[in-house]
Amino acid sequence: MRYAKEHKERTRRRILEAAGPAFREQGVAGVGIGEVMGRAGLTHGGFYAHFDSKDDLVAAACAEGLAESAEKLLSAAAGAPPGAGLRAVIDAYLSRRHRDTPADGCPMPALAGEVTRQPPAVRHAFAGGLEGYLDRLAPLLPDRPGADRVDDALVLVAGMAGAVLLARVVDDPALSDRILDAARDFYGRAFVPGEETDRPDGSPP
Amino acid sequence: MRYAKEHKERTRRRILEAAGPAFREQGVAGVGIGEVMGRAGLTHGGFYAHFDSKDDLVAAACAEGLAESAEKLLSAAAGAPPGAGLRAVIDAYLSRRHRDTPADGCPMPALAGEVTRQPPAVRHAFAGGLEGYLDRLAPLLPDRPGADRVDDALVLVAGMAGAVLLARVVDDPALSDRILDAARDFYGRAFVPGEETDRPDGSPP
DNA sequence: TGTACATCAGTGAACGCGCGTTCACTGATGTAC
DNA sequence: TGTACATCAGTGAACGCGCGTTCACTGATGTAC
Repeated sequence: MRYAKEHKERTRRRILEAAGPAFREQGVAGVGIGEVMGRAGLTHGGFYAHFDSKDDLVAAACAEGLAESAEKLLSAAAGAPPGAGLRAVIDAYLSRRHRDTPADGCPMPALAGEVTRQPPAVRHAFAGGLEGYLDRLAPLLPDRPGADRVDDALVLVAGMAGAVLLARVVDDPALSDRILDAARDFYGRAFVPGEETDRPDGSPP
Repeated sequence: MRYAKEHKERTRRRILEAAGPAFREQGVAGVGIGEVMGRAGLTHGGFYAHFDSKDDLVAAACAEGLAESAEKLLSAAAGAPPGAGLRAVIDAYLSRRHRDTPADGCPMPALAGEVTRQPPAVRHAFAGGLEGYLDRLAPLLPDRPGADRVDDALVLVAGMAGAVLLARVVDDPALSDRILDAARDFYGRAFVPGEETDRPDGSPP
């Protein structure tokens, strides 16, 4: 063997880690093989030694991006004071920073629309990543009487993804902020224990 | 004047009405000028007599599509029994039919992600359409103590758009249905008067 | 009423461009002796 | 330790294709006489 056995594997990872942020920022259609390879410090021709096709890369980048995004949320929850984990997750997801830096963010608001029209293998990878995402997030949700925790996680994730999606498309900064603020408030009241009551001024009970 | 004055205007409308469903179904990047003109019964060369550019068409199709989608929801509300307007809106938006026929549906789950990366004029048209959408929907929402009706409308619209977005991308039909069902249930309890209580079996109070 | 005409909505060939993919090659690498 | 070699990760020219846009044209139309 001419090269260390991990050499090729590391290059593949480098390509994958260049592709994820690029796709999330500029869309799948907006990023060519040449750009991805350039970001990875390579030239376009070598791409097919690591991936079968662009679709293959897109599928891998979706799975990777969703896993990474879920992991980030979990560590935000882990870094919060006891009992404040879910609040930290909601605040992080619905932050201006997340809205303004899609490259570092969740693939759902950035890519789900486009992935709907991708080949089945890409959709399947995305859907698998989404299931993993939910599995990791659901344990953070409280037991609500008459509600299912996974259903709650579905609603929360879909609601937050929709809010970031709309906050990004709106070109009026005030309205964009308002979308995030309203959603942060609303989902806190809906899911975070201790925030259920109607105290608009935030005073303690 | 060689042609009746409304002739050209009607052709423009025909192009616009061919473009909207095509974009929502296949994405902006997935639909060329040739396809739009073909759907309108014309050839591609004539396009630039009616629109300055593809972007110009995309902007017009977004505004038109959002206005049309809001109108559909309002007439669903108007056709419902008294007091059931909001329930009808939620049921229509989160229906399997809406998920399965993006061409006839709301531009938000179908196009918002892509529009985020379009030129400012396109984003502006989309954002304007979104504001009109909210203005029309907000009056259907009840007064909730300590809540703002427009904030509620923002949260509801973003949440429903996110649910349809994820329901479309997921390739497991059971999970896709579950996303819609959970959201329909949740937003009903959150916003529809009379559904606030915790009666999972649906029995009357 | 009938005909010649000016208009302009719509046609279709052509353009330059960037894309995904292929392939003959090159040159850095670890190995064998 | 030093050198010749076999390997294969990475290079870059080339391909076919579809896109948005342009432009010289054509032919259906309502008007003028």
